[in-house]
Amino acid sequence: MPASPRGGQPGYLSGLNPEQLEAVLHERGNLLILAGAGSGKTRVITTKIAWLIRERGLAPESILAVTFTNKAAAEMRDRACSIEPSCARANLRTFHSFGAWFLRRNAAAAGLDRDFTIYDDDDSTTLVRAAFPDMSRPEAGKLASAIARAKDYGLAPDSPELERRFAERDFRRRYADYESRLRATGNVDFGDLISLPVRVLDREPAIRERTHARFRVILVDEYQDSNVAQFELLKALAGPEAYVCVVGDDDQSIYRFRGAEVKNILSFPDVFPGTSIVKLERNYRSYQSILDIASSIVEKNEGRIGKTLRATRKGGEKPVLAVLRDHEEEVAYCVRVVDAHVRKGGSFSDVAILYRTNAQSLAFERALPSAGVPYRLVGALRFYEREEVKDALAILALASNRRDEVAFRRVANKPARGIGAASLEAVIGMAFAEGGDLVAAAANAPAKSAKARAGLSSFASLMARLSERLGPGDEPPDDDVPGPSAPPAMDPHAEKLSVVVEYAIRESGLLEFHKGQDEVAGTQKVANLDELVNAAADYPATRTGLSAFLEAVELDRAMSSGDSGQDAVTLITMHNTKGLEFPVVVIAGMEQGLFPRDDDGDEDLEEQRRLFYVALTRAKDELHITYCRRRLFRGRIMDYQPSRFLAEVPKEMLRFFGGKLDLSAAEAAGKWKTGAAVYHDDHGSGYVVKAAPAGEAGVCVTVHFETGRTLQFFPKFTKKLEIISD
DNA sequence: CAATTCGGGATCTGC
DNA sequence: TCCCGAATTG
Repeated sequence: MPASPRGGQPGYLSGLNPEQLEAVLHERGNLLILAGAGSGKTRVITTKIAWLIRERGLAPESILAVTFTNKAAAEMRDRACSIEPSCARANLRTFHSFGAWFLRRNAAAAGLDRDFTIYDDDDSTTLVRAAFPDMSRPEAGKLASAIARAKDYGLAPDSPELERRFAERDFRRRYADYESRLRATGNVDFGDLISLPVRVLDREPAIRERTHARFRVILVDEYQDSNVAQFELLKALAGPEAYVCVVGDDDQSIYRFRGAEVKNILSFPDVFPGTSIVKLERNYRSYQSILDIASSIVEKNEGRIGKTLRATRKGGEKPVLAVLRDHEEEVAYCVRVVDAHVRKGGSFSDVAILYRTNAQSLAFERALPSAGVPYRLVGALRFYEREEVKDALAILALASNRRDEVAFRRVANKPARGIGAASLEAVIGMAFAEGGDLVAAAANAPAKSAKARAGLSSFASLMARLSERLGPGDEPPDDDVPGPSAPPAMDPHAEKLSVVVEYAIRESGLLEFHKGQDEVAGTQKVANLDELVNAAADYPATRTGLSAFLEAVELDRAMSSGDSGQDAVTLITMHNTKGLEFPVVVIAGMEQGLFPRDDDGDEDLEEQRRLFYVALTRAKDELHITYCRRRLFRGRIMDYQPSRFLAEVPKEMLRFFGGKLDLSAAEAAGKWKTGAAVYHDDHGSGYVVKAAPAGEAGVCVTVHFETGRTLQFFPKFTKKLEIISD
């Protein structure tokens, strides 16, 4: 066992506060760490991993640590390795990357080919449309996301509970049809990366025991974002001897809309017996004046455990609420904040402008350059989602797996090869009848026209040449070296995959096609294709290399965009700021109807509050909140009332810029809580269904009465409606 | 089968 | 206002 300084603790433990130390040193039973924003949770997890290896002699391979984002996984890996280099051998991944690793390792048991590729939401929608040709694109998208949600809840097509949550007509049958179509491609969707491992672990005792024997310690970060399926995977992975430690903050759960269950964190101690709980409430990031505002917001939520953040940094000024005429003044105000900061010796990259919707970035993008403020836009249009990138990837995916119907549909006739809808369906139908090989079907299909025949055979020949360049399937990688989701070790003399990718893009005609698009529309498609080629340079030109490359691209979507590292202001949505911090933060667009939206229900409203809480707690030193009286919305100038969230902040916590704010309307909206019992002189008893600020009219309250009628009222103008109880 | 016009809808979005 | 998808037309 590694030595620690005599009579004391190892140096890397010094500097931890008592709660953090308790969390690191805890080792009996299981552990739930409730970690507030900025409380040093990543430090606790990484230190704990290093401590387990160094002081407890645990093999790095027996540790599994999962996060939700690649960024978080990379950071955890870096920080853990800087304390203890052998952490590189621990399994530190995202949930989905772990699922992919597990399924490739146990492909046969899962009924998959080991070269499977992963379908994203868009691909799932394509598959739905293939299964149900009569559906419109939006309908197919809705069904695809309902299916994804069902998988998030761990519900299979034969699950008895399916109807309880998914009331759509015929949902069970459609879900089942989608599943069989998906299985025929040999590929998986994102949900499968979680649910298939659960199934394998349940059904295969040998795999279950091997897995339990391997992972002695399982850690989960951002646990409040886990969904039911991930909870099931955690239970399936944890053997009787395993130590499970989860870290989360119920106040920062902002992904309910895609299946995240705060219940997972609340019921953790019941499911994992002997659980200790440690709360981290010391905040190392922000001044108390910022935390006070954040607390005043999140306190309004009912479904929470309850924590109080205390700042360790003393000082700091009161945050500013800027009341502005319109979105143009908002930009000008932000420029002033940036200038003032830079004049004090700060840099542009210290400042972040946060907003609710991506559309809001436009005003800033237009105005900041002329004001001499460089900016960096985060996460708007992602690299992998671009048309040209998806086209190129589809060719590669088909080369990797010739049963990939989605990829085939995408690129068989792109650029146009004279293969129309009829020919396409004929080829796919034939492939289905003969084991699924679409390339073989394309080569042999009895095409209707000579043109289609020629197109199909040239496409088939392209795929054949690509296959040849990739060579035969080589030996499976040694998966007992878990490593990061890194490229397989590469012989420096081996051909690089980038050569094959370049070949595919050129020979398929996609390069010419998109070059033409660039000239017509002034886009950057060819440059993006070049970037994709570069990204493939780290992989060998083999089937395994290709499959690893496709997985990395699919699972690490933050990939590239190029422009990092320069000194620029960050423009970012509130969702995207999770885990980040900035010395100076501006939260823009605090208008009712924009944030929160008027039609949000109660639970959505609580989630929006948590989102506001996340945004507020990104600020280290300086916080500005802006409200515009008027704003351009879909090309129209509209009047807006202040967000009801502003009324939830005690006024004395804020400095006002541009005049005091009349918050009476927003306050009134807060008073008429959804569900509150009311009495109306003419209509009798009822309850509030909805309360929304309504401009000059104050607040508009929708009431459902015992008589069965639902009516709207403006309390500002009627005295007949009164609140009986909340 | 490809090009053009027309109309509806428009949040956030991990992997 | 603007963008994407579907329908219509050549």
